[in-house]
Amino acid sequence: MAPRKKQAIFEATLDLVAAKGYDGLTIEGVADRSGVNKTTIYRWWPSKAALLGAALVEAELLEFDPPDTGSLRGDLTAMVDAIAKLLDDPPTREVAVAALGAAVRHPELDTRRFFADRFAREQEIFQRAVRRGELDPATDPMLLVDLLAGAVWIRVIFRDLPLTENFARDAVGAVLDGVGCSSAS
Amino acid sequence: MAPRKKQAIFEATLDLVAAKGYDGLTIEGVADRSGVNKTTIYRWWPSKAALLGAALVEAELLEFDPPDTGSLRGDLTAMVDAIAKLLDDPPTREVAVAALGAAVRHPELDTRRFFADRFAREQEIFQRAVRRGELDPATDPMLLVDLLAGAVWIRVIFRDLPLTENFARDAVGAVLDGVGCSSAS
Amino acid sequence: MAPRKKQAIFEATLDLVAAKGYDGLTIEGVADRSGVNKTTIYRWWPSKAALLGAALVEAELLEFDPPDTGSLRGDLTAMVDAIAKLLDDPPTREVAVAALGAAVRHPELDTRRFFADRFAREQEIFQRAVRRGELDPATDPMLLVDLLAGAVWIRVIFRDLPLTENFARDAVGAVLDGVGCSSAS
Amino acid sequence: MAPRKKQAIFEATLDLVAAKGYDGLTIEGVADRSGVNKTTIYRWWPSKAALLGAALVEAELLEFDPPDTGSLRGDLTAMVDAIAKLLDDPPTREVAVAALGAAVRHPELDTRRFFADRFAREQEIFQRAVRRGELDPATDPMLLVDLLAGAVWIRVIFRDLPLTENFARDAVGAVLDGVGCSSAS
DNA sequence: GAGTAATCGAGACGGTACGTCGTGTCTTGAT
DNA sequence: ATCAAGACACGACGTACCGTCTCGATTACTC
Repeated sequence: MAPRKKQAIFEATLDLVAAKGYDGLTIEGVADRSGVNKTTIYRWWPSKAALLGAALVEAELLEFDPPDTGSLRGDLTAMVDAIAKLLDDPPTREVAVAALGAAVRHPELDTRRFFADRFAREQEIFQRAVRRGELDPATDPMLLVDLLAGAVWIRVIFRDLPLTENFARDAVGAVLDGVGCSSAS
Repeated sequence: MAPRKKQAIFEATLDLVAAKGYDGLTIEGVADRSGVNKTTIYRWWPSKAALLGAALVEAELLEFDPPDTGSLRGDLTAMVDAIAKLLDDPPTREVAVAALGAAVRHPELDTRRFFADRFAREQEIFQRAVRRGELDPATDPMLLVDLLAGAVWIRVIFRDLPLTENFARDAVGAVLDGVGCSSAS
Repeated sequence: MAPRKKQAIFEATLDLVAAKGYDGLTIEGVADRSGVNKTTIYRWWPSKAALLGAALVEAELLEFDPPDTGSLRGDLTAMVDAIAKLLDDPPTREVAVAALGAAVRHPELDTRRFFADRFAREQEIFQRAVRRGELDPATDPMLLVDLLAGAVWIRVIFRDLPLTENFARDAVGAVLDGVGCSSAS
Repeated sequence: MAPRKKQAIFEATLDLVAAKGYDGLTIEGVADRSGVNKTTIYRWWPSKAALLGAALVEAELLEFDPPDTGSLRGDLTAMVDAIAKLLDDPPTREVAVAALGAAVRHPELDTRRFFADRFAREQEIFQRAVRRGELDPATDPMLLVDLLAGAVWIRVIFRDLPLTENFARDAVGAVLDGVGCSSAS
């Protein structure tokens, strides 16, 4: 179910993708760097995308510990900061972007896995908030997460703009309090 | 400043990217399909990403007319729906995803251009809202756009989930009114 | 001294070589077809050529019964016809050609074995002819065999030409009677 | 109709086939040795066999000048000696054997070409002999050639035996004078 | 009938070469 | 000035077999 040098292969995969991006990631390169033969990699993963997917799932690189600051606002802010950090630091940024590229372009790759996994763990934040009475149980937590995470992706990756110091605070403020639109229905 | 068959080249580029994704888009394929020699393409665009970028800028495919419904809420909802439609329809979805892939992986490509262009036109919505007194002039409009647009991307592309019927309404509601957090600062 | 499924292996070997030629013969293919593991074959024969060699030696396919027609001329004609038949019929032709290819290209394979074996049995023909007084005992029988067998190979395999009806008769006539050269020494 | 470094490619091909036999001849090896890229070779020849075939046709290696000694017997003896020399000398032997292997195993390769070409030039010998009155015009010259050439191949290559000193004389004697069979029809 | 070889199947592995595709460069000659 | 045509070096692709290796599982002979 796994090649003998799985760890070396995954490390090489992530190193290369971090260094050269998704296009610069080649099976041959991974084989070279991990001291394994090309055919061994093909024996276990059918494509570059699948290999990267497997490496990401096993990697602690994209791991995520849901913050627990005592308040929903604090937790969400911490979450936004964590995503921002992930997408700002060169090594993880490249990996995250590559993951996106791979996921988006290869339907055979279960792109949902990354996000579903992560979202499952984020649920805690909202469960605690509901328990504390901070959040209406009817609220859809995924909407909040998507609004916030999406904003970071758009700003940092799509727009390639740096985040302002209080981006996290403002964004969380917007989704929790609204921006104050006079025509509230 | 432009090859003689520019239109044919751009059409071929977008057709191919829609049909086979970013990876399936090749310079040779474009040359074939547009009846142009490979060298001609290289003479004008340095890379696949640059070609795609140019094609996208000229294309009406991703064009965008800022909605004017009379209210900020209505305009934003329409905007979210427009983005959702773009990312849901097979032809434009593929192109958008490819554009993302290209932008994200090629720093030489001015990814900001797409989004800056678009955002410039979205500004109208907020200017009108401010004029109507619906929106605090101090509000950062880009934050609103990023929250909403990001949520659609995350949900549709990253998570590969269909949008619910009232996604646009709920999302706009959240950013305008907040979700009702008891610990509002 | 021999694997348990030797017969199945040899059959598979000859089937494959007949069907796909020497290059199309692979150890893995033989293993598959004979229901044996690849390692088992390697345990017993060091190479494709050795395996084919062993299969040929054991096979009745290339077997040969020296004809006995009562006259040297008749025997030789029958021998030529037998060789011609071997090299003309699709199944044995392929095998013979493959054997040649293998033998010729693998010194470790005792190519002499096939021909020495065969020649030993052909000796009978000449011994009988000498006993009958048809043939000068000083004549080198191997020369006769080589002239005749070689002519068939050249014509059928090298030149890829069909044999004429009376090729055997003419060839035997030539070596027994000469072609009538006025300058006989 | 021909790559720019055709000569280098052919040289490398023949060198390699002489050094390592037909199986040791690889397209990649030829590419390396001739300073050409692998794809260039594939552009011009569809297979190893085709490449070798082309190299042989252009090579002077297997070239042949029909001898003219003044008598048919002398010419034929010289021809046999020439073939023997070709098949005995290590460099040409390997090439000849490889050519045989290639020709024999690849129907797409026009094996007849080598032999037909050669035979066309051998015709001279017989035309002269007929003019001199040495040879019955009704005699089939191809039969003589095949008998003699075949005998050399069988003895030297198939049997892997060295030729005796007077092999050529004896063989020519046999086909011209017959071996003296008492039952001559 | 148990014990001990010999034999085998399964399958991972490093490796070589395959034949193909696309890249981006170059030159030549036509328009 | 722009282009088509096309040869080319190059890098990587994904595949097929090679021959080797370990590990248990079967045989099948021997005592």
